[in-house]
Amino acid sequence: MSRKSIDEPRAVGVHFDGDLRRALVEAAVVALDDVGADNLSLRDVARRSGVSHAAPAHHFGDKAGLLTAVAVEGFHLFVEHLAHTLVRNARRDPVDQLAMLGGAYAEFADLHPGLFEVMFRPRLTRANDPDYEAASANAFEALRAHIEACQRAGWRPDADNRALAVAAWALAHGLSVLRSQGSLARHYTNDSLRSVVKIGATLLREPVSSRAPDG
Amino acid sequence: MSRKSIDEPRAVGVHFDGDLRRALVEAAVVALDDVGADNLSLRDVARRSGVSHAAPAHHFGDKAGLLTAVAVEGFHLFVEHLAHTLVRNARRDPVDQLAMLGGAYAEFADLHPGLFEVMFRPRLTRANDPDYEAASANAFEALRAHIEACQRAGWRPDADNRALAVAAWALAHGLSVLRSQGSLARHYTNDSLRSVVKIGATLLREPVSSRAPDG
DNA sequence: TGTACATCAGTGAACGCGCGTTCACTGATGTAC
DNA sequence: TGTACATCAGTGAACGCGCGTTCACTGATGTAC
Repeated sequence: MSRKSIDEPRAVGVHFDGDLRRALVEAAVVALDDVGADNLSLRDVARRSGVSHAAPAHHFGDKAGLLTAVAVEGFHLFVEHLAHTLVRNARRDPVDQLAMLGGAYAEFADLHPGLFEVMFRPRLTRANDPDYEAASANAFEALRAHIEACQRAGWRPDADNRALAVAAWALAHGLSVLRSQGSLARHYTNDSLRSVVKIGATLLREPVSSRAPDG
Repeated sequence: MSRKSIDEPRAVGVHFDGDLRRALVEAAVVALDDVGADNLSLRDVARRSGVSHAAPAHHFGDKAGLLTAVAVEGFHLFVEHLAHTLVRNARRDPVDQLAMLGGAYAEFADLHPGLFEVMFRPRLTRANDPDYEAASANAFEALRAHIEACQRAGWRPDADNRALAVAAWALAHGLSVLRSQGSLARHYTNDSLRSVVKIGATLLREPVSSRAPDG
């Protein structure tokens, strides 16, 4: 009996122990960072999860279904990552924190390049999926709210809140994408995270001189 | 004889009239914007050019070779597009022009979404190719030089020139990417080009209030 | 406690697909003599 | 003007590949009685 319980291979047809859906999503996250969004296949994910290649279809319908669940998970991890950054820097002033959020953004893209790609390429996913929409909106809202805090603290109080949020988002996103593709390093030797944060802060905070007369 | 010259189909084995290499690149540019970088195949490009599917290999070796040539062409078109923008706005002050360059950047991403993608995803190409490096460096240099002009005109004269260039680049790139993926529209209703330029200008130029005391 | 039945997660074989790449070839063109 | 030869762009058949999806199935589990 003991021998049997030790040697017994995973029996054919036996149900996956626990939550295969979750296991597949997690395997996909790992696979994405391994092989990149372009090379991810359902069959690879199934392989990594130790199930037959047809199993994912049961839970997600098709590839877009899996990627949608993956993107949702990605946004959760992402928001968590940003929140941790705020907690770690709770005593700083909001604009400093904003710069650090930018750094955390780029850091996340570093840690999870494939996942990051899936999150921000809605064509790979079912972009109308309510969970996806909620997760994505949740991330934006966190940023927007923080910008509001910055404005309350005196940073560009008269600018449109959402426009500022979009601008800050774009700045962080652009730095992250260019950095993770290696494009930044091509033209800017010091593309470390620290340096990138500093670059962002330049635009956020550097005092603006009076405009030169035109012509 | 006249009949013959009119009806004569492209004879088997006849050399392509003129420059097949160039024709293939141009077909690829069109195909990219049609089907996206992910779905581009050598066979499709060959089909569009009216040659056998093995023909591209002759000129580019492999897929990465074709995409590299495509990216180079993309950077040329890109720089041309930006230069036209400057010419059309020659009488404006440099910082206004900078904002318009940002708009032109996003506009290019709009016009050529697939091409844009290939240009900025060096993993698809042979990123060490000297032509690619030169074309990419040329684009960055144009931006950097314009930033220098802005600084000479009194805009953030004390900031590091390359850091400013990287920041402006990232801002424009982020806006363009998010917009072309449809992510921006998800959280910001008015994602027109004009609106995006304004958003960029917000960060570039909006006066900064004095910092609020911390806590 | 036992039986009959429904549910459903996962299997594994099979499908058709388009792809990138290889390769022996054809035939047009240019060059040397 | 004619002949022999080298070059080389493009052909078309063939290859092996991994893929997403479908589908009849198996067998474990839960439920009703």
